[in-house]
Amino acid sequence: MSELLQQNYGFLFQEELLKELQEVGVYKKIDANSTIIDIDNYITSMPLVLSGAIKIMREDNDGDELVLYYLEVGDTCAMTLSCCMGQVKSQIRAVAETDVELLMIPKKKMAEWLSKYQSWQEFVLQSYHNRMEEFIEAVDTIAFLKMDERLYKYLKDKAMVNHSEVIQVTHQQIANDLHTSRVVISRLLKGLEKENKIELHRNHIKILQL
Amino acid sequence: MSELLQQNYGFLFQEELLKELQEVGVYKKIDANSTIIDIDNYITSMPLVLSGAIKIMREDNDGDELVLYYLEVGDTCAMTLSCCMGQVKSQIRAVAETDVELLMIPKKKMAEWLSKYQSWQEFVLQSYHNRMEEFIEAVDTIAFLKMDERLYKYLKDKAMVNHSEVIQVTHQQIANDLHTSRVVISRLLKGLEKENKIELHRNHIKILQL
DNA sequence: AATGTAAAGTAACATAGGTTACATAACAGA
DNA sequence: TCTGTTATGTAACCTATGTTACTTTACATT
Repeated sequence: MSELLQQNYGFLFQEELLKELQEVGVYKKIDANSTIIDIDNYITSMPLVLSGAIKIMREDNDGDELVLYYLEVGDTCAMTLSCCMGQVKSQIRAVAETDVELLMIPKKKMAEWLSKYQSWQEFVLQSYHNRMEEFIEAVDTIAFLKMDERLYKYLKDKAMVNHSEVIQVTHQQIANDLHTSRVVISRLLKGLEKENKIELHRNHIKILQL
Repeated sequence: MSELLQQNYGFLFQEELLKELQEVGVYKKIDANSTIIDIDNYITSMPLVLSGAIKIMREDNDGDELVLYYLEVGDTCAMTLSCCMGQVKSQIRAVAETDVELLMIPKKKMAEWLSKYQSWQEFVLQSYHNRMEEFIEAVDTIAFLKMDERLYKYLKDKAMVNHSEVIQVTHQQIANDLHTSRVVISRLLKGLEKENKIELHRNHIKILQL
């Protein structure tokens, strides 16, 4: 664990803070596809991603969901951040996209370090900034792109965070993530295949020209 | 100016910080409908809203735009915040929805106060949190609502920030704000009128049952 | 009052995306 | 190999939204 911490956060934080992180942080290993945080969960600690990727999604009252963005190594969850500050419920769901290793930082320390360590303060603010940018990209995607473009972007993004040009997913799962129906996805996927952008197989899709 | 500052921010900040705000903050009065910040502008100061409301919008490469949310008294712009930190270009456009009074805080002070004043640090983090919530609401709206629902929400939100049940706007302007076409808006407005939710007039709309 | 202009109304049509219903293919396990 | 199950393919249809084209209305200016 301390190697991953050193490797991914070492250049950000000073010695003393890294030591504290190791002391108070709780190491957690999570299997792919399990839910890490759900909507309306109370948040009491903030996760630093040591390895793997996390899918962040939003769900409306009718249970329709939508993928917003992914967290990767070196990221933290800004919603968690602000939930920690304000004792508020989570407004998003976080699901392990791959196997994930986390370092959980207790709420109390998080706030304490903001005053104590300049580098921590910068990290937190930078994280907020990054998450705002992800949100803008998410808005752009759903507001300005047509479904076939969204689909292709989705496939490329997913390939990216999984470090593989083959993604394990069914058409139904894609439809859930993009908040549309399976038939629509099958139709558009077939179109992408005809354009030689992807190869379709049962339970997996290969992205060509990455 | 100092009355507005005291009134809207007095309960947030300690005496000393309020004094500094008055000393270094530059008072700015902006007419309704003028652009305060545009996409790709470099940001060198951060605005505290003293009075009025600001419309925050996003535009894609083809020039299609979309309203994201409004800033009101007591708010600050989180994008500006993070742009200030990182010397980055703005990704959003800010347009005065009403006449607006601002207190512009230079970038340098902003960062300095983060370490110096606990209350400033809390304000900045709270602002980020508020803006994240606005983004989530924006995503919900465009992803999960149909156009007639979005339109009705738009009208109510606009009435809210303008403190008036009559809003001065043409169908074309609404279409631009919602990233759709004028004909669609006229059609849906007519529908809302038939449901007795609004009254249509040339250049203005009255919202009933607020 | 006559006229010009921008706003709003509306019909007719085009298209993307959602829905239903069913057929076929891939794979797992007996 | 046979069989059941899940994934995928696909046609036919439906609906919301976008587009084009034109008319009518409100209002300001002369």
